[in-house]
Amino acid sequence: MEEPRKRARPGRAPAPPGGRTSRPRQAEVAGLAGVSQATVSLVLGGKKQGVAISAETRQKVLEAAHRLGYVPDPAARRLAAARNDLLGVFSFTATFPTDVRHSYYPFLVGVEREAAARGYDLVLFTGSSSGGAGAGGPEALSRVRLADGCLFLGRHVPTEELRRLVTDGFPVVHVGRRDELEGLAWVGADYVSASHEVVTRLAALGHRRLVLVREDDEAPASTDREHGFLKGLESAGLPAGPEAVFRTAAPESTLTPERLRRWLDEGVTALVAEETDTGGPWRALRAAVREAGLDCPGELSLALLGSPPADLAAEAVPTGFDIPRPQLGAAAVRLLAALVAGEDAEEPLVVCAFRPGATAGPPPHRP
Amino acid sequence: MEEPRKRARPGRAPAPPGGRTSRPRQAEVAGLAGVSQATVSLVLGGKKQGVAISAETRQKVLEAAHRLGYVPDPAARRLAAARNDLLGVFSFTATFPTDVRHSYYPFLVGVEREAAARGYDLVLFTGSSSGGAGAGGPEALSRVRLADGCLFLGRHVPTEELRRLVTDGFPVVHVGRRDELEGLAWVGADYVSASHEVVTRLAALGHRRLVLVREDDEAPASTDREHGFLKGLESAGLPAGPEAVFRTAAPESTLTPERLRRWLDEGVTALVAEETDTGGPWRALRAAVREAGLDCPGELSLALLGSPPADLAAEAVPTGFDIPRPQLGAAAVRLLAALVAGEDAEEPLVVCAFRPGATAGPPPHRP
DNA sequence: TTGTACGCGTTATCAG
DNA sequence: CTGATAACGCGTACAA
Repeated sequence: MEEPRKRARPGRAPAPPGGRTSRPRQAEVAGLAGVSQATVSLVLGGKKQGVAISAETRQKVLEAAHRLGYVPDPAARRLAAARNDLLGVFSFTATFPTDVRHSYYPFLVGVEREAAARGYDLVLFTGSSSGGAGAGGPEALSRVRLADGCLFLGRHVPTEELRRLVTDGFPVVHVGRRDELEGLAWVGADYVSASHEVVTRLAALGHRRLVLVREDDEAPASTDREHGFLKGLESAGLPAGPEAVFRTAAPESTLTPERLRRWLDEGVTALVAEETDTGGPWRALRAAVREAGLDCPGELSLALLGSPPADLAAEAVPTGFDIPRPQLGAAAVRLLAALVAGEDAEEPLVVCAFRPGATAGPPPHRP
Repeated sequence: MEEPRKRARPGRAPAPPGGRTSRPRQAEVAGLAGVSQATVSLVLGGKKQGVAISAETRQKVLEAAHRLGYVPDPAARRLAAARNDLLGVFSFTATFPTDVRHSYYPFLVGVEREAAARGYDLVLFTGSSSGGAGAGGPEALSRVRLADGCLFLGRHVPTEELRRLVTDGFPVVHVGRRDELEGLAWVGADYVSASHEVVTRLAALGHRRLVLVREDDEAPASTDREHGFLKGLESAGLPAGPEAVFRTAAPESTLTPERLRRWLDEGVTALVAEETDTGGPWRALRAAVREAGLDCPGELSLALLGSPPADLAAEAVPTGFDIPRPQLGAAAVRLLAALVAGEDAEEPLVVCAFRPGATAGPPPHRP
């Protein structure tokens, strides 16, 4: 007696309206190939070790799978304690922000390339929205467990939710240094070294008094830059007191042409801005220099610890460094892949290349 | 006698590396609350359907769930629900091209927003990927079956593979008109109407002889623009013969300043370029005008049927129309969601807004 | 070498 | 209103 191969689902939700044929399952492949479902699993699962399958059977299975367009169900794979070759990408803000100033795009370029190279597909968890799946509940982050592991972008990822994933042993990589959460893996740009080098270069040009302009928060990216900046000053034997750092919550209003002139009068010959999401400090700096009618780099050298905002791309290339965002993305994927495979973490810092630019030169001669 | 709550998994794969503690399951919540697992599912599932739960029981369950820190397993949930709330996005080229000229970004903005609003997550497939998951062969397209449905980007999606998906009843939406494949759902911009309107506006400015510069292929996006262009000429009572369309396979070599001058001599006062991936025609047009030393729009009006390439964004805004890419992405998701739900298709065309720009004005007086 | 039996954590039905 | 029970699709010891 043959069992009915395809009895109607007993008492379950009705088949999808529209008479759609459902995704083929291993059982159907098995039927078509004349083998058992387990055999199909063995063949398609690509398990190299131990079990051997006759070439003939394997061929039949592969053929049937192809004919049916079989593709494994990722949820079922996960559930069966296997892997589904899916890596998650979760950003608390939109992954594709409309505000292009602050875009993950270059980063995603690297993520996609590296993931593809390693045979992973990417799942974008739309966590930002207020819609159905992404509703703000504590379960919002939990959806990522569908994937083998997940990348987190942005500084606003809720710590508690993240901690839960980490303590559960779910492979997680945060993009950007994040030390407050014990055991959280992260990758980041080496802002310290890069900022250090910028100062070194400026010093080599002859600058003796530099000021760093930064926003007034405690983001790791900011403190790292300041740290590197100060270390750079020390290495060059330059004054690294508190007056070398200008903190402001509102660069555009406090960074006036007058402020600029005062610095010049005090002997400052180079100003260094940190990069932020909005490009605030750099924007303000450029504006102030313009208003003050100063020649850059003739009368004053400028440097930017990062890349300029997209809308300022047409201006003179700032001296500073480039964050290799694609490489950063690739590094994040490599680390995540390592975690998924149960391997150990690798170097989390990627180095930033110095960018000579055109906004810094020798300091002016001052009598 | 109590059953051992947590017997070691019988003969299964060793626990994930890192000795991770397994999360509580509904069964454990049930145990703590003194109810059955099914009851837990009912309470936590929030299904209002028919069944009512005593306030007391509900409370107990919620409390237990909270105490244990229960979070549902998305894999199990999606497996049981026979859907995974995943929409695929497949692009034959990289989804995040390094060549920014031709970028899906604005489109993805809309896709992400709409998908999030509807509770879908996104799976990114890369046709070009060479890794284990995405071997470049003809199987590449088959991977998308992992999702509930899939969006296809780019004109190079292989027809045969697509047909296979369509005939299998797998929900597919192609972005860009695509009529040669019976039954394939698509969304696209209404190039015909938009191009028509551009011509109408130029005619209203006083132009009487226009020429369309387009590439020499048969992409629907190109033929639609030509169609609208010609219809626009007819509506305005202007000559719409074959001399009104200039086809070129390599615009930069054939669109010479001399060609331009000849058109002017023939009485042409406005040139219209189609938008392409590379921006070729528009690029060539601008270059030729510059080389010819012509004043635009003083001596010659230009229009672009679409948006300028990113690297030309700094130049004068071209008269023409904007393709509302985010809306297009949103429309694609809406359509796909409808197909997944077994509903009927909606209007596939999104309208493009006219962009006045600065490259068109009244024609010069010619004696 | 291949088939059988079971479990992963949920959801949904049906009998108490 | 609640508790068994049967899938969902797949991976994997273990028996055949």
